[in-house]
Amino acid sequence: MTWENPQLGNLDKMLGVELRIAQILADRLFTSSQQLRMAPGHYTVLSLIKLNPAINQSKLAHCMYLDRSSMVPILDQLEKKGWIERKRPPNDRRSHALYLTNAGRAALKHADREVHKLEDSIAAKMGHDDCASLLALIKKFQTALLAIQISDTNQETANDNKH
Amino acid sequence: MTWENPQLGNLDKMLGVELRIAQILADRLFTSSQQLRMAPGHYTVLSLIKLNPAINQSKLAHCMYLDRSSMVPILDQLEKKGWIERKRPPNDRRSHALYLTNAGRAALKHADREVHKLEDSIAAKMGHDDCASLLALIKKFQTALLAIQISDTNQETANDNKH
DNA sequence: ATCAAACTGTTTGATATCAAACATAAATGG
DNA sequence: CCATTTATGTTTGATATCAAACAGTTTGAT
Repeated sequence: MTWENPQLGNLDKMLGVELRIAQILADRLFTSSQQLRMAPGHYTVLSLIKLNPAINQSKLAHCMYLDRSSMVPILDQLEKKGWIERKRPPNDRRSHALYLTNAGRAALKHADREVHKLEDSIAAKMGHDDCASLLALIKKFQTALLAIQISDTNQETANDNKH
Repeated sequence: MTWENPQLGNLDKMLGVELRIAQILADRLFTSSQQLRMAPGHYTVLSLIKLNPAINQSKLAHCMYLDRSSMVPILDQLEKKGWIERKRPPNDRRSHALYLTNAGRAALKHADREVHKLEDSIAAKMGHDDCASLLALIKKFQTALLAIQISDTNQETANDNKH
């Protein structure tokens, strides 16, 4: 008895499960683009540095909901590609102030065009209204998750609810 | 000049970016639950084996949009915990037919209760209608992504667009 | 002014995932 | 029947991420 299509039960009615699949597919589309020769996370990092020149690594990690230690290898790669620079500000010699190089600005500009093309493709398939609704609902979902996490005091000793 | 809140530009209007954040938060909430002493992916695997007894590893991976090699360590862990069994079916000695043990069924039942609690919390914060809309839109988004991937023939030699 | 606490980047060790290579087993075509 | 192809699970090597520990720096309290 070999079923063609596995049974999914309630799994495909669960937000967490479907969200994860959507993210896998989105990452796959981004990564498989021949133009976008960078990872989705790298695009976000370059954008954030452009928008916030001299931002440091911890703040960058915080923006992206990553651990600051996860930022290190990402920035190593971008630095090796010659797209960013780490500079030691004289007023705080602990931190690294991050800047785009000219090459980094060019790479980001090129990626921006491709990202907009992908977004247009998606909007064309889904419709602009549904895109906008989806975005608003994802944000509402994020807010709900954060609220639950914060109000989750039924666990021992008030865990640190950062962010 | 130290800004309090970094500029985000268009990033927080991009589905890919916001989707990723939502998934990080959802995983974090799941993982931080004291009751759910298993990873989100482990819950999905156990559910799928329960729904499809004797399913093999490749089909399981395919259901979850994972590579079949990624399934190996997951099942190793679940087997070590005594929650699943790999059996060699006599008719195909390549594959492993997967089954829940009694302990696995018990663990899944317990996790199911906790997952429903989490879902109820989310629905309480968002409202049932918005939850349903979000789910429907995520699926529409998945469909759009798959369609773009398939129609993405502007790349060389018709790459394999499986799934 | 000094000492403790907090912050910043990094390193290390763990887990998750992919892709490619591999071994065994099954299916298929001649 | 045999040879080639396909399917299945695993291993290996790479990248991504986290969490904890660490070192240097800054801040703050007294």
